[in-house]
Amino acid sequence: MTPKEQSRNAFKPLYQKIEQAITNKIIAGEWGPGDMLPSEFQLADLLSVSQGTVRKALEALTQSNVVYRRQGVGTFVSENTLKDMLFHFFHYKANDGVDKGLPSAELIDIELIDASPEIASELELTRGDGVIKIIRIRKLADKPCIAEQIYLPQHFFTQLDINDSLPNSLYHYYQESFNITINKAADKIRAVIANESDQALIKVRPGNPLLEVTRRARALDGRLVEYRISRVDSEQLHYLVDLN
Amino acid sequence: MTPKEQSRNAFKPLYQKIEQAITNKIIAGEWGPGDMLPSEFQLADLLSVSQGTVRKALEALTQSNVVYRRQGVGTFVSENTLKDMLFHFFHYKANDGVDKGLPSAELIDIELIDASPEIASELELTRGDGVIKIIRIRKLADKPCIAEQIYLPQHFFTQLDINDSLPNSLYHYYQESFNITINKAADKIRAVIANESDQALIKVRPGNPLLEVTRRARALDGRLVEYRISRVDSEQLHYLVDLN
DNA sequence: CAGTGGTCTAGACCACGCT
DNA sequence: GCGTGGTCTAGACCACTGT
Repeated sequence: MTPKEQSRNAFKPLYQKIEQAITNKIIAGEWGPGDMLPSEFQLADLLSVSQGTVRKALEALTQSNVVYRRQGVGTFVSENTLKDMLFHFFHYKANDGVDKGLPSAELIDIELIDASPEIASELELTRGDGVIKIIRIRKLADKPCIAEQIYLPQHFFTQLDINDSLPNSLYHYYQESFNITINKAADKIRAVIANESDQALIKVRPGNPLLEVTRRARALDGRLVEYRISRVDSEQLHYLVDLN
Repeated sequence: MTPKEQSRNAFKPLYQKIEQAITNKIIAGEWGPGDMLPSEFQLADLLSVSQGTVRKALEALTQSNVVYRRQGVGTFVSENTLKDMLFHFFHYKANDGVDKGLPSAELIDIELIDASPEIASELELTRGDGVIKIIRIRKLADKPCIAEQIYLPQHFFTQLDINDSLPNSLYHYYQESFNITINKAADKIRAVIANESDQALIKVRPGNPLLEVTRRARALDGRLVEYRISRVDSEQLHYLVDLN
């Protein structure tokens, strides 16, 4: 590679470096979830660039949901609030069209296990690494509709007590208790047939069709933090995707 | 509503008006799919605003996939090309992880029908309006994997000849032959059990689980142009969603 | 090398929310 | 009224592409 090609490839706009610098400060905890960032001009002074460049970085961070901005108020580090989670990470809607919000969660089981080959692969761990396995169900108006298996690398959640109860919104809990902010995820959606386990958990008849949604979720810093399998009663809920 | 409140609510940034103005020119056909738009400075002169404002409008139009920009070359009206369609409107992936591209389509039936209550409702038509119904299947390496029912308001496709053959990518065809550019869509995903029709079309055993994806697609100008039901062999394909 | 989009800066002014 | 983000402008310069 010639020097010219190097400099071509090495070019990175200033606003992207600023974006990374701000992200790093958030990851480092300099500004926590919900905290207000310095104003555009203060950040510009702090980082020795113009206000316009800071603005472009903050627009990008708003886009990727790292911060949010309110005119007349300020720029804040995003939180995994319930409202935000519904919008970004919960795309199930009732088939009848009535919005019932986030179904309530009920813990069935939680235990520390050794990663099976499948789980290790999905979480990019080594077989046998410690993994926290959570089984719970979600109910809509007392009727079970989703069975969730959730796998967490034990490494990131060393403080988690197996005997504690869990809140309805885990992502908020990860953030509050473990300083892990879920920021990106990928869902794979398949159709499956309900088995005996599904029957026991969410009272669907074996043979009924279910959506199986497997999710790999990443934290702000890009670390793979959660693997989740949701089995969803298709007679109650569907998965909605907006494309453009 | 007081005058003050009126003026508050009436405020609309200049760049949004510019965005709309450019969109309107594209809808009107002043610039067609693939055409190069005037440069930022030319547009600024044309619309009597600064280059920076034009830039902001074009950035928004890039975001919503109305235009695309290539540094050093120009700004172009987006086309429903195969590559673009795969990226924006085809989110099925092979379960084995191997990317096989867009499965080839095979026409089974095409006819002009009167809208049933369900179809009329989904396409926001009146019961009995003329609707073109297309049935086709998609194959991956000669193996059927998706059965598609497609419903088009006859009104938008008056030139369509029932006896013509159809290309693999309908969206490109809508654009080329009917000046209809698909720009937005919403997919509803459910799990269903294969029936006799599915068995006949895509050779799955009755009782097997399928994904049923119903899509309502809109043109650039916001008109509802297509209602599509895809029944997908879940043993071959899954639906992938990226969240952030 | 000419022409295009992309970056960066500086400054003025507007809209908004809070107090 | 003050401080914040949002809009709009003007201008300089950089990076990329095609001829």
